Amino acid sequence: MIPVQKLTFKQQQLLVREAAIINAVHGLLARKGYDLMTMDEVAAEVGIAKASLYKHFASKESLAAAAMIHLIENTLAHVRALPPDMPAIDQLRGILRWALEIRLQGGLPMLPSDNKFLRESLLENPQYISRVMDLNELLAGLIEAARAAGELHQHLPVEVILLTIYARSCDPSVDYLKMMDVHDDEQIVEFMLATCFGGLSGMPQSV
Amino acid sequence: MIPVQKLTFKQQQLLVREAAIINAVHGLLARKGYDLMTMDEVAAEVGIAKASLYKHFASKESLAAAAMIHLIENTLAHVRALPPDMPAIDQLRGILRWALEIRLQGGLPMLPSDNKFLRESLLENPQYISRVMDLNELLAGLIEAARAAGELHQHLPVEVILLTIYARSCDPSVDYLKMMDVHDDEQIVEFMLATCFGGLSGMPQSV
DNA sequence: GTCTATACCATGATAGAC
DNA sequence: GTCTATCATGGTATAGAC
Repeated sequence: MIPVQKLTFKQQQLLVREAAIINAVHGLLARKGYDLMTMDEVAAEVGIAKASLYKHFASKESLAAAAMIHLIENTLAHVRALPPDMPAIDQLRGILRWALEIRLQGGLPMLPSDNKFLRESLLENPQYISRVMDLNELLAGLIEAARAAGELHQHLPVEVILLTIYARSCDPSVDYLKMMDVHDDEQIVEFMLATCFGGLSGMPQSV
Repeated sequence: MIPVQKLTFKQQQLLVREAAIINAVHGLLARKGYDLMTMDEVAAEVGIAKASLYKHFASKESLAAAAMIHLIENTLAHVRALPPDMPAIDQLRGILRWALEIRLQGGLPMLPSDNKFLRESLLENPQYISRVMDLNELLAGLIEAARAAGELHQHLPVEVILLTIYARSCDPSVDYLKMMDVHDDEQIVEFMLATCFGGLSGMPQSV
């Protein structure tokens, strides 16, 4: 970590601008997806020339990667900030609720479900992978705790439960339900939580 | 319907070729997705020139639409062929199992989760929509029957259950589980069925 | 490091001969 | 209706001046 006072004004300006770029990318990625997002649009939204973009990020791919890394870091911070004395199952439900609420407000899902190229390039990005592994570890710990407490299915492997929670954060049902416009956002979140944890078959969960 | 004997040899040949085209598109769509599938590839896989492709289908969009319509018709046929005396919940589980097995063997999911453009263009295609509505009606009937039999959550709206089943057929968890390569296809299907109907929280279903 | 202008390429679509 | 050859568009990336 570089001490703050050692940052020149120019360096700070650079960081601010890069933050603005990532912010714009985050919004465009959520609205249009990776393929339909063009570098022209990014430049226009930030208010700089396209060539300047390439001074900050080497490619469209690395730009998207930076945005996804930022997203994972946000998620990590949120998970770490949860009260440790809260029951693990409630923490897990809370994390999914939080992710779904962000997505319904126009944010990105945790799992990159968008584009195969992007997915593969991210899987080769060590920065991204290391953060995803951190998050995986945290969540796996919660899953094991909740399962030990009898709150999760005893015979499902941890990785299946973990993947299921990730997958719910990018579930297309949310888009279609929103499109149908008969339930409000809060109800949609409750439906997703109910179907994810309770399942379709019953188990009288709160809904 | 045109009587078979009225079809000239040329007309039959045309139908065979179009079937071959749709077949190739089906495979490419499943392997690469809509965006990454190019018309050059389609032509190459069928073994005809690209320009010939455009004699059969006006655009890439209409080509994909034809493949998706074909897929829905397959699904409709499968659902209609189910024994009517089977309990509704078993029919629903069987449909999802069937869809997942096809997908694991390299087929397409029922729900077009691939591309926003494609999704929107399909929603404006009356042929596609009418078949989807037929399928929706069939499945909604099964869902209502299963719910009346106490086999499905009483407080979830039919459309939520319907969307959830569709969404499971294109769940990215399947890809990631397959990628991890620690469970075989059959196990993956069972996990998906367990998490879909039983949920993560327990409800001692078969797994 | 920012800009304008442009190279370069992939790809959807078409012309025109046979 | 099939082919070869070509066009047109749009989008990533870069050159070069300031």
